[in-house]
Amino acid sequence: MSIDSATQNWSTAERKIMEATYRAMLEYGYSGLSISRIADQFDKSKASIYYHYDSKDDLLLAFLDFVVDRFKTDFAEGVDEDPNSALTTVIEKLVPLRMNDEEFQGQRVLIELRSQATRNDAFREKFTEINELLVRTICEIIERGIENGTFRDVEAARVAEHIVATVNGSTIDRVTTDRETAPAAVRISLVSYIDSELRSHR
Amino acid sequence: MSIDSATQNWSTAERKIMEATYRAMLEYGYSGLSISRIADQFDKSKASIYYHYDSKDDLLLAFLDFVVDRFKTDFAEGVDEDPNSALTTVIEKLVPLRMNDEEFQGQRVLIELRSQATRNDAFREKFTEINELLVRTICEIIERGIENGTFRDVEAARVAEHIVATVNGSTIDRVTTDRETAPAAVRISLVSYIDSELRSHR
DNA sequence: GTCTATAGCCAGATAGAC
DNA sequence: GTCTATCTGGCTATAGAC
Repeated sequence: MSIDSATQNWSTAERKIMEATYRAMLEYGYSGLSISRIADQFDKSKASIYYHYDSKDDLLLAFLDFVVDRFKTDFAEGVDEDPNSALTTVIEKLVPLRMNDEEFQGQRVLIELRSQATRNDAFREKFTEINELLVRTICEIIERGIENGTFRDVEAARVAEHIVATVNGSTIDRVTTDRETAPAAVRISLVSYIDSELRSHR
Repeated sequence: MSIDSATQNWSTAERKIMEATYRAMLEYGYSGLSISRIADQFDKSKASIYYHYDSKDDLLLAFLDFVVDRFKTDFAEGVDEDPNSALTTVIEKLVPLRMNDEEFQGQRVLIELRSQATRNDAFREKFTEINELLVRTICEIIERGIENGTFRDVEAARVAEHIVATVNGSTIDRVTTDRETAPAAVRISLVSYIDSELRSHR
C-alpha cells in the first residue's frame, strides 16, 4: 500500500477540525472528548463541526484515520534501505532511546484510541491493519536480508512477530508507567536478540 | 509483597458494587461508564453507591485496586516452583496459546484502565507497580536459575525486561486486533528466545 | 443503608438566520 | 459554511424519608 492510497484528501476545514480534535484529545483524553471542547480548540463554533461530520461517532472515525495515516507515513521512512540499515532504522524509530515530546504525545493518543478497539469493530480493524503493516514490513526486510546473505536463514514471519510484540510492549510501558529506564533496557536486549538471531555467524 | 497485603478488605456491599462495575465496564467500556449503568448491574439504586463512595472518581480508584489485586493474585500462582518450571508456568499464563473467555474479558478491562494511565497519576502508579512486579518476579526466577546452574549466566534484569515487553505487546495485540495466529507465533518465538538465551549449552 | 425525587449541569444534535 | 439559540436527555451528586 502506498502512502498516497492510505492518505485521504482532507479539506482545509476538516484538517483544522482534526488538529483541534488532536489537541482536545491530548488535554482531556478520549473519555473527556466533547464537540464543545473540540470547537474550543480552534476558531469555529461547534455547530460548524456538524456541517462537516454527521455525528460525534463519524468525527471520531475520521480522527482515527487521521492519526493512523500519520503513524503509517512516519513509519514508512527508511524501510527501503539495505536490510541491515533498514532493520536498524525501524528499531531505532519504534524503540528510541529517548522519545521526543511530539512522538510521546502521539503515542499517548494512539494507546487511548487502541483501547477502544476492544469494543469497536472499526477501531479494531484499523489496529489490525497497523500491526499487520508492522509485521509485514519487518518480515520483508528480513526476507531480503536472507536472500542477499546478510541474515541467517530464519523463519522471518516468526521473528517479525516477536519484534513487533516487543516493540509494542515497550511503547505501552513508556506511556503508561514511570519506569524510565525500561525502554532503553528493552532496546538493548532487542538489538542483541536480533544480532544473535539474524546476524551471528556461528 | 504478600497477597494479603495487596488485597483490601472489601465489605460485601462494596464487593457487589465492584462486580457490578466490572460488568458495566465490559458492556459499555470506560468512556461509557456511569453510576446509573453500574447500579443497573446489581439490585441496589444508584444513590446507594454514593453511600459507599464519595464520588465517581473515588469509585474508579477503588475499582482500579480491585482489578489490579485480582491480576496480581492470579499471577502469583506457580512462581515458587523450581526456576525452569516457574518460568514455563509464567510464560504459559501470560501468553497462553488459547485464552479463555474470562481471562480475555479481564485483559480487555485492564487495557482500557491502562490507557487512562497516560492522563491520571494514580492509574499510572498502579500500572508502574504491575510492570515492576512482573519484571522483578521474572528476574528473581532467572537469578535463582543462574545460582543453581539451570540457566546460563546472563543479565537477568535485561532478559526480564525483554520478556515482559514481549508478553505485554502480545496481550495488547490479542485484545485490540483480529490477528488470531499472532499470539501463538509470539509464544513459540519467546520460548525459543528463552531456550537459546538461558538454556542453551553451547 | 437504601430509597425516591430532583437540582444543576453539560452533552449531542438541530433550526434557521446570514 | 458558519453563526446563535435552543431542544432533549443523561450525567453527577444531594436532600430527605424510611
